[in-house]
Amino acid sequence: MGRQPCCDKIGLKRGPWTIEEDHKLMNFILNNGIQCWRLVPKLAGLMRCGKSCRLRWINYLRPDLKRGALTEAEEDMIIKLHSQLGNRWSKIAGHFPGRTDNEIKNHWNTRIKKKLKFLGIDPLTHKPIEEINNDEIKQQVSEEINEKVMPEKTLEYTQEQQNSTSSSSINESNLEMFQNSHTLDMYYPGVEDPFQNWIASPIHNWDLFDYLQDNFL
DNA sequence: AAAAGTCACAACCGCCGGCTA
DNA sequence: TTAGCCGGCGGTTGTGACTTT
Repeated sequence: MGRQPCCDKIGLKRGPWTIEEDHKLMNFILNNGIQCWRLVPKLAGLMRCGKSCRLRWINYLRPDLKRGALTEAEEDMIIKLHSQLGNRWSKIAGHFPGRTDNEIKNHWNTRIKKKLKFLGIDPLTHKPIEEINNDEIKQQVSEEINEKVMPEKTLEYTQEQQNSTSSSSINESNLEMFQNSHTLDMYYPGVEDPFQNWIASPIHNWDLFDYLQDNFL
């Protein structure tokens, strides 16, 4: 017969992790390391399944995680790697020490896909959308991006679009517009430094690790 | 001021290949 | 040999924060 199941799922806690659970998991792993995820929750005193503990550690608690928004250079690298590897997020994440596959996947789905569509590039094939020859969809995408991602540019772009006669000039103007406005402020308007805000939040305070070492280790 | 809509991301689900009892 | 677990992966969903109406 095979091994024992990793968890029976009965009576196990689900949903967002509490600070107390994070403390327990961190404390256990930093003291004992990881031998078997199935045993981690039991030994750490957590009502979670091993899989959930593994995910929490890898995506959130690992001390070597790189925090903060992905840079433009990182985004460009992700796009390049995605064109070669497709949706192999773990392979892509392997090129970014301290970044997780989940983080890169989320960033792709929420930001980069929109960025590529805005530039007239199909995020699946990495080919120009005009090659797909569907101007109607392209029009919808441009409108959607202007409204949702760059609302301050909507009027300006609409006027440009009306003046434009060639479909390729839409992409060129998009590219220029994007290059001129692609700053952190575009995504986090009014926030001086979202990374610093994130660090300063009580849940994400990395003084926690010093605290843990001082008080638990 | 409150309801509705939107967004970002943490967490879960289910599948797969490799491993093991 | 093989049934079934483990760890890893990618897709999807849930939820809290924020924005718009």
